[in-house]
Amino acid sequence: MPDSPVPGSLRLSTFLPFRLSVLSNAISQRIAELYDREFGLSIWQWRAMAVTADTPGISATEIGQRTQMDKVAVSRAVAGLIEMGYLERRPSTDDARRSLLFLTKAGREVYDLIVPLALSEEARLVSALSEREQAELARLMGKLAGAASPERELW
Amino acid sequence: MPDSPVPGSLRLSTFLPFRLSVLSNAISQRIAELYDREFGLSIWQWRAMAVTADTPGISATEIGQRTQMDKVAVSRAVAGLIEMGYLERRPSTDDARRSLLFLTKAGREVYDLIVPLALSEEARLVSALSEREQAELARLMGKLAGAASPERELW
DNA sequence: AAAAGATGGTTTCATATGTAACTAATATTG
DNA sequence: CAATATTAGTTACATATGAAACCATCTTTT
Repeated sequence: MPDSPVPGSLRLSTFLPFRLSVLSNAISQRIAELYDREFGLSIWQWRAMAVTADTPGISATEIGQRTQMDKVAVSRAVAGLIEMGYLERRPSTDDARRSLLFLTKAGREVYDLIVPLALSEEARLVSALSEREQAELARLMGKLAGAASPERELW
Repeated sequence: MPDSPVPGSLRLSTFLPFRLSVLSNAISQRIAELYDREFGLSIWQWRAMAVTADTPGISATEIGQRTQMDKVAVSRAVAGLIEMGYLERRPSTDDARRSLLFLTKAGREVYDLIVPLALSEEARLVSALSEREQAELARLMGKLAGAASPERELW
């Protein structure tokens, strides 16, 4: 049990924000390879695609809320996806500022290819934990999220 | 227990990589305010400072290993800290490529101010969890880190 | 001990990202 | 129903970040 060599100091390797950040980055990195290398999608594009697949006709603002992306990031991700032919934008009939977003056929095909890859990589990761541990982790993360962002719901 | 409205899709809000990323960002954000707003330090600078406080005479490469920063980020963080007068660089006697890094008096003073703030914010966060839960979370994160990066040790 | 390779660290350049300003449309107020 | 404020989304600009090239030194090979 190694103590800090210098008194009054903070050991980064046991500091929760640091550990979380490193862990999260390591995992995101791995998953990102799946859709970046194979399909040229950024993490933001992947997230926008995922919520659009989940909720066809979603608006850009809603995408932002669901993914915790700011509106500029959403705008750029959506623009990229449209350019790649994966997303289609249709004007909203009841609000001309808004547009409704849908996956194109090509987009749906790509999405359908990515999902099993992403899920199996996730499964591979959490397979280091038992069922009980997985549930426990999810629960603890939820509590932590509540403490970290009492204002807005994180998910 | 709401299922996906669309079959064959992946619900982002229950996808571990996404949840971890959002949680980690929310927490880092909060902590970053402590040293950014008050002392003008970036997260990279804060991390470099922390490991230098922990291990005086550390080299830039070692900082990179301990903080998971790439060498460019380390170089920039260190340069910034030196410019602010918080870090001092001394040439290594046995290897002229390397330099040894130390906190200056001013750097130590800032560090000593930040540590209790950071620790108390961490404490505030994890106070949402019981002692047992905190230990469990740390343990689960460790297992996950092993699965995510078997190659290099994360901490 | 010269040549080739590896290592520590910085600089350059191209891209990503965030903030603020902006446009267009809708909602609210007097 | 005009004036004002708000909202949806994009654009512009300034800064952050990462990959690769680079320089200096050290290590290894022959």
